[in-house]
Amino acid sequence: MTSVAHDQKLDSLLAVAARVFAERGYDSTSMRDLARASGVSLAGLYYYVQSKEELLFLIQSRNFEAVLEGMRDRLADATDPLEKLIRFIDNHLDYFASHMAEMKVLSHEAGALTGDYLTQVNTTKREYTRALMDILADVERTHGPAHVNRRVAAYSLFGMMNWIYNWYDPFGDVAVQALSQSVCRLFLGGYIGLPVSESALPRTTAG
Amino acid sequence: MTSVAHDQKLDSLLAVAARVFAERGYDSTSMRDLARASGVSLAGLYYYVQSKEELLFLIQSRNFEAVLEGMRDRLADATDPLEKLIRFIDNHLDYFASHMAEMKVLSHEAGALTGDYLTQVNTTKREYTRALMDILADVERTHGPAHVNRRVAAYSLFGMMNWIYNWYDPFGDVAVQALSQSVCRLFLGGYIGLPVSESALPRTTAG
DNA sequence: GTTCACCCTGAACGATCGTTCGAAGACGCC
DNA sequence: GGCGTCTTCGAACGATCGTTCAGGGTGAAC
Repeated sequence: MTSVAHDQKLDSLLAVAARVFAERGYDSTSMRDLARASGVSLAGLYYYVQSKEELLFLIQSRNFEAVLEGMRDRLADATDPLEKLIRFIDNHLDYFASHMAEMKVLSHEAGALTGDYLTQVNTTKREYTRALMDILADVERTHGPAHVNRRVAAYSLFGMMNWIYNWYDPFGDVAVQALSQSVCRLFLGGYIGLPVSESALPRTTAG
Repeated sequence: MTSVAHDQKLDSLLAVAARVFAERGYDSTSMRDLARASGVSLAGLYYYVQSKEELLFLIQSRNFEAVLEGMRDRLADATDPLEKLIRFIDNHLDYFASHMAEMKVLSHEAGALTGDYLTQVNTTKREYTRALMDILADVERTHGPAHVNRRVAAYSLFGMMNWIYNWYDPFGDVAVQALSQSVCRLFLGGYIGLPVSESALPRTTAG
């Protein structure tokens, strides 16, 4: 049925597709481009995938689920709402920086999916957004009233974090930890007027 | 040569194109789609425009120039660096909210241009980014050291502001002024730890 | 040695793409 | 009426798109 070799080949196809989609954009990437980039014949792609849109869907859903799962793991043993928020941001940027191509495709080609594909990804998106909103509500309970509307704050934070595919270079002179610290400081300082101390900021998370 | 009627027709074509590009995306919008949406024949479009890419270029460059010009106007009589920054944000969001389709095309289809078109828009983009960086440098001089790296802060602010095409509804329950105030509070609170007082925040700018 | 499921391919399908071309209305000016 | 310029159009061009299909290897199972 689903052999290991088959799954591995599909994974590598998804990796190639994510890279090309990120470079050229989903719509202007042809299946022939992907065939060339992956070394598989044009028809051979359709042995592993039903359609071009399924390729996009698999990239988006798998990586989004990974972000969601990573968040749940990191939040599992967090008690302080503020720490939860910091870990939420840290998880998001960590995954983003180590999967730039995939996350660019997830952020930038959100509107390219249709039908059930779109519905399913949107469900995950709603769940993820809800998780952040709940954390923000907790933060407000324990650290006084927020300075801005919660929904505006949530989407502003997503904007800060998801925009990085437009400028951030994970191999440049700003390390991921520094980026994460900066975003935490920026957001927390404005949201609840809290100067974030060094100790509270996220650090390198091994593994 | 360039009659008024001609220019007006081109303007309306650009408005239609911006709307459709924002809805369906540049790449998956066909010239036939634009012909249908504008009531002009397919061949008729090419009387006003040399190519599909020129349509995208005109939308991006004209609106970007408008944002740039609006910023220069609003900054002309500002002395305090903090006030400059607030006006910069206010101008950006004001224009964004009143030209959502055009600005979505500008933000989202930035990578769709090529050659000289791309070079020209990128020149404007660099100028605009430089303006913000200069303001931030001024703010740091007059309001103490920043809490985060200036370049990271600048792009985070652009992220907050440009991401709004993904969620913001200008006709919803969050007015543009409220949005602008929120972004100012969020950014300034985190950037220099300054709680922004009501009086310092932007208000409705008539005209 | 035959069978069979799995993996992959060249060639083609119909559809749609951006763009062009020659010509025909519209309209003021002589 | 005739002329020239500005607008607009139907029809077609070659290219490229996503997808399909019939078939050829391959290697383990019997």
